[in-house]
Amino acid sequence: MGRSPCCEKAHTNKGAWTPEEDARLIAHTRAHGEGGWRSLPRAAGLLRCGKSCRLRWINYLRPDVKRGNFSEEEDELIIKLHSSLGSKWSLIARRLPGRTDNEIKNYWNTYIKKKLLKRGLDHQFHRRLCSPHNSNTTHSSRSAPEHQIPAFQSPRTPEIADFFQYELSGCSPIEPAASKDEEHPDINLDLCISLPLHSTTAANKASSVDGTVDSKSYYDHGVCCQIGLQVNYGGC
DNA sequence: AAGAGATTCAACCGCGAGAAC
DNA sequence: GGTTCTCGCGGTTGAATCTCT
Repeated sequence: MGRSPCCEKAHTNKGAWTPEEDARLIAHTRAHGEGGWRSLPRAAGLLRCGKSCRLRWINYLRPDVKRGNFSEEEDELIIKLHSSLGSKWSLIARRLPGRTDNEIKNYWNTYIKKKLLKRGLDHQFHRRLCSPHNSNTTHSSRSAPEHQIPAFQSPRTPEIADFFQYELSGCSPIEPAASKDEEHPDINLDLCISLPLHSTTAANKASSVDGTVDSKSYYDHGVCCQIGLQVNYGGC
């Protein structure tokens, strides 16, 4: 048995969207609002899968989508957020107004990975590579054996304090690297989390059994878990 | 100028989670 | 409480474009 297909594949278009299809989707979404993706294609007269419509709207047609190059500040913010959240592109995108998860994911894979490697940092774990010839640390996630994955892989870390020490140094505790000032003396990357004083129950709810905190849970429960980041240039 | 290889990025796929029934 | 439906997410693909030789 299994899951029923999300749409009638035989009667759906695939591939690049035409201007006519875009216009239909925009008109329908303006008239009826976002959502109801499953029934939208038929209602809007589109021969598309509902998932395809949703993706097209969210990534390209939504009026608040920001197109164009990423700024240096956005670069640094993405790197920082990736180091704490991992490949949670949707969470990262929520902190970059106008950017979509797909766009950030593509940008990461095409540009930031290389940028980090240029700096001598592992793009996956944000730790300093031992040497440019150390193939272990440059393996992609597909080829890296489980036992080679360092302790800090997931955003959930056993010790919050250690987590932030790690974060601010930008490298593995075992293998201390130059301070951030040495690499980017003009950038002030101050990372802080502030928990709402009045939301202890929700905070408890969002804590896992072992006492670590799931940032997504905070977000989803409407609790304000703020990761504040300052990217300052010119010593401001 | 042309072909090959590399890069980019829009779109697709499969799965998990939560809601609805 | 179990099943089905819907949405959203992350990983992957492949056509288009760019760069190199």
